[in-house]
Amino acid sequence: MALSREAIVRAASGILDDYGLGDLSMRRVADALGVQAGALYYHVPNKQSLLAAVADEILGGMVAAGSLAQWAAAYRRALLSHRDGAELVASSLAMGLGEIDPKRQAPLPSGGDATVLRTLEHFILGSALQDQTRAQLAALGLVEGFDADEAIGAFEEGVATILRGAGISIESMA
Amino acid sequence: MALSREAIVRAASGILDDYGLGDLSMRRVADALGVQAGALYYHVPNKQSLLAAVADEILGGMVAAGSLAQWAAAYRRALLSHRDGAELVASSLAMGLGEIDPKRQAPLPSGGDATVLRTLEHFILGSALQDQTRAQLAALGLVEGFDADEAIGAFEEGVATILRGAGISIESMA
DNA sequence: ACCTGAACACCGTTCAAGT
DNA sequence: ACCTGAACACCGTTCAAGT
Repeated sequence: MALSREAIVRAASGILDDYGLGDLSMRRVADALGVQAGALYYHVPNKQSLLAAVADEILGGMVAAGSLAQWAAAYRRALLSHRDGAELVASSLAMGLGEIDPKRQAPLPSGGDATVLRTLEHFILGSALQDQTRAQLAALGLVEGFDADEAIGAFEEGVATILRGAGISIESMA
Repeated sequence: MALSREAIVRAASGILDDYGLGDLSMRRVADALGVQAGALYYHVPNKQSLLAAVADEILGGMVAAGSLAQWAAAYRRALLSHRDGAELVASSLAMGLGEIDPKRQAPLPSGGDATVLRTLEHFILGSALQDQTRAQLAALGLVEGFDADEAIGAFEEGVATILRGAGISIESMA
């Protein structure tokens, strides 16, 4: 099997899930593919763009939503579905790398102001960043008492607050 | 002048401002102090705790606020007042390192729900993370057209939306 | 065209040895 | 007690050389 960009992204994604962003190095990706690190640079310009491709894969797993509240929930789930996903996506989005912008799939009510999407997105990213870090620390026993249900509740309350403040009716979270 | 924890934190803070988080290494801090890298470990347990101390310094620069809207603005200003400050503080807070919690200084109206503080904080961190990254990329000419006033406007609108949604009256931003 | 091997300029952290 | 020097096990990236 010849090396390819897709294979490299897939291998990187696997290392992310198994070992985390801190251990996701070009050398480790190369090892997983049975190849020298330098070979990767024939298919990918640098590590940053590889990470952006992994971030795109994470965001590509978002399911379509019928309401803004559902969209927010799907966004959060996508971020939390891969180890360190929130951190990776937040940085990829901030740098403007990557092809996928979740705000484009958001079901903004007709006549709605698009600013609410940015407010929601910042809350979602900040919230997921915090929750994911804490959940991972708790899983390692380095901090006690992270309650996942409580985190979801606080998240939904935050989303509801923002939608209420923007004058958007809150549909069921189905 | 003998090496000390305070001197190390100060040197790290200077390197952060001058070269950014990516170039803030233990070896560089040691160089700035005219000392070997290993010497730092006599005063600081590891890099993570040094970064947390720098994050505390950043948050320590927050001015007192009379309203939640002012508190949010002061929080944002503190994050943006040092290079990569938002990224550094976000990760320090998520890991639960550091001594300073900005939410403790927040003037929550009597009878107000503390959940709004978490919602506000996540928005502030997510928003500052994005704005600071973009501003720094624009300063390097790697991206065009970052409008700082527009970013402030969007931030204040987001804060206003959250406060409105939480049923808190919005005082003047003085 | 695609990959290896080796190098360059770095990392965080540890630790014997010196003072 | 405090610091040096050197090492260990790594990094991202480049590039001549091979096929």
